Amino acid sequence: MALGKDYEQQDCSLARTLELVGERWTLLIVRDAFYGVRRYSDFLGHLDIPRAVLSGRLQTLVEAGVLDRRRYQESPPRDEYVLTERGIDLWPILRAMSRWGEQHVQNGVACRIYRHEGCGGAVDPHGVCAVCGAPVAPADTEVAPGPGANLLRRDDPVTRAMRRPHRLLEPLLP
Amino acid sequence: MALGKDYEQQDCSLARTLELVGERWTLLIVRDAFYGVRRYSDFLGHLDIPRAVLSGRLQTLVEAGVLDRRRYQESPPRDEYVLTERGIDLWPILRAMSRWGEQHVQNGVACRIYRHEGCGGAVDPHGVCAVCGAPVAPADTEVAPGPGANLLRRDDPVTRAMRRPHRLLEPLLP
DNA sequence: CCGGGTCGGTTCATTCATCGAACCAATAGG
DNA sequence: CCTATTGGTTCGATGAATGAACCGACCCGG
Repeated sequence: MALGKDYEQQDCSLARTLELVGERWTLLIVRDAFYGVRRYSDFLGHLDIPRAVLSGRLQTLVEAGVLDRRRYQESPPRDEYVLTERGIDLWPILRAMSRWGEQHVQNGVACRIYRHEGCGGAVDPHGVCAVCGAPVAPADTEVAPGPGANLLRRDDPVTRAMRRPHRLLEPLLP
Repeated sequence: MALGKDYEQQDCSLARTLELVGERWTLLIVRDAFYGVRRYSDFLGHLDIPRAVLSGRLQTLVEAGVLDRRRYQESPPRDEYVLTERGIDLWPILRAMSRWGEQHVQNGVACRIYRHEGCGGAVDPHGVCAVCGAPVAPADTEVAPGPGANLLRRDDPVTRAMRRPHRLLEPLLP
């Protein structure tokens, strides 16, 4: 995008957040991380993002403490990018944005629905379970395709895996 | 930013929202509109944004139905930009982002606080009043500088007006 | 040990967006 | 007539995004 710059020191907190996650692609990368995407090649294949941009964004997010980069096998050495607690706290932002798009761009048709794992209740936009009334953490949330899902639009491993219900933050691919 | 492009047709609603409000500066413009900024020159003076970018963004937001451009005097002809209902629905996104920055960049120190006009209770991140428990619409919310406010950083009409408590959406300047 | 393939990058030339200063038109006020 | 204000547009310079090519480390099969 877009920022990373000073962004005028005004509305402290909003501007500070935008400097970190306001750049083009960044929030889509974070969203994929919630879906359980962890590897460079999977982000790449799912987002159609230039490699240089992906590398840069991942590095920025790691430096900001939103993602943790960790080695998951030694030979050949392979790292994966996993959301930290700080990254998981971005969930309300993603939910608020999805909801707005759903209401105002897609005429109220959801392309993904979120359920409270176990209890099975729908999770409302504030993250509260409609059945048991408890706030639902991302880790206890199940995503599934909704009525507006366009299942044919893309065909990559991540898209295919997302056709089945899946718990947030769990690794999506082997 | 950043977008405006196709943005891969994947996560329908999030990507659609980002295409509209994900570009650099856009969300800061919308935030200012919530604060009651309505005129071109006030946005300009407060944000330190290039004029061409401001013109472009305002036009995009009007076309998207987020802002309404309306004539408020005939001679000389002057227009103001006011949030529509669709624009007001962006408030949860701004609140979620401010909150994240407050918690994770500013160590929990708020630079602005929000109160339920009338009842006076603090408004929590979900938009619920801590005193009366009711959901608080932006129009019933009062903004005031918080403990982390840096009142000296800038000096323009908007910044000066924001030093006093003010109701959201009400015109900030004469 | 050689050849081919995969993964996770970097490099680089082109294109596009942002920046900031200058310019401009309409109008008001003196 | 002269000057100031508002709300823009235009334009050259800079910086970021794009996409294709390249690369090094390592695995596997033969």
